[in-house]
Amino acid sequence: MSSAKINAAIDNLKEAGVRITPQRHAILEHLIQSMSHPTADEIYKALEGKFPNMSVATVYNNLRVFKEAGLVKELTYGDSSSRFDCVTTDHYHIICDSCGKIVDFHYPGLDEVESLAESVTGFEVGRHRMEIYGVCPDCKR
Amino acid sequence: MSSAKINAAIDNLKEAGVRITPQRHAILEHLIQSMSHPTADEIYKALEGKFPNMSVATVYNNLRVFKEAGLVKELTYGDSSSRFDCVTTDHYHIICDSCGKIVDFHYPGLDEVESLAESVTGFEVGRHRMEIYGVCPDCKR
DNA sequence: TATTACTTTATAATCGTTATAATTAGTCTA
DNA sequence: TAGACTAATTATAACGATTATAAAGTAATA
Ligand SMILES: [Mn+2]
Ligand SMILES: [Mn+2]
Ligand SMILES: [Zn+2]
Ligand SMILES: [Zn+2]
Repeated sequence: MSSAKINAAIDNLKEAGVRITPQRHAILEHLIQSMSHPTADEIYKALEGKFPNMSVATVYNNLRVFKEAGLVKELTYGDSSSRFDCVTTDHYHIICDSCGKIVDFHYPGLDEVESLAESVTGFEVGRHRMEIYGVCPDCKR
Repeated sequence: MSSAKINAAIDNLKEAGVRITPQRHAILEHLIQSMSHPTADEIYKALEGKFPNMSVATVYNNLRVFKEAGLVKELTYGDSSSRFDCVTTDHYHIICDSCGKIVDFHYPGLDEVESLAESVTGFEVGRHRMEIYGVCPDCKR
């Protein structure tokens, strides 16, 4: 049940001293219930029925607050706008070149790549990023 | 010798029916000789001594032309501007979180990840993207 | 209640990039 | 070589995503 996850997220914020405003609650709820990776603008549009006066800056501001609290991760892409993921456990994404759909995808450890890179380059490795691109089943038709 | 690479690139463009203008030659030369991954603006600034009237649009236009000819690859990042790589053979990058330095890094095939993703998600996989982030030797001090 | 800090809103600004239209420069043909 | 055609460059405006600013509203605190 996603309401449990919402409550957990809210408790998390409260402990960090973040006020739970109606806007914050709604943004968080939308993120968790949508089960997707929405953009700030998608969240903004999804909530404009309930909050006709909400500013898009509020969406951005609060996504930043949630990020700092470790509740969401930002997925950045070169061309278009960032997407936000409320699943913060490690996973990768596979993205459809045709329709843009993003699907979660679990794969254990690319630790090997990290350690090889470390020994070859002398960097102290902190993290990595990986995505796979292709055509989703729907778009293959 | 990088002049050989420049000549090869120019021949490549000529065969594709692309005119070699002084600006194009200079952008290409800078890309190849810099041995780095410059942004469009860095190229623009590097050439403003030689071409005081060159428009930044010319840099972008020609980087697109080179991309379409397969001579350069664009590296996109969420926050900041694209970088351009004239090494088009497969390789990954490791990026310093502290100074932004980008270092090439070779690693054979993440084919396994691709095929697993394919079988798990039903996507038809085309390509993937991976980068490693950390702190470079210079910044470790 | 008065004070204070935080939050939201509306709006302007910023940045990287692309579109537009006018000008310039190559290329081709007579 | 002149004239015609085409492509490339330039200057500038427009764009979209995001951030900054300042004013107004709201909640916590004393
Ligand atoms: Mn995800
Ligand atoms: Mn490279
Ligand atoms: Zn699709
Ligand atoms: Zn560094």
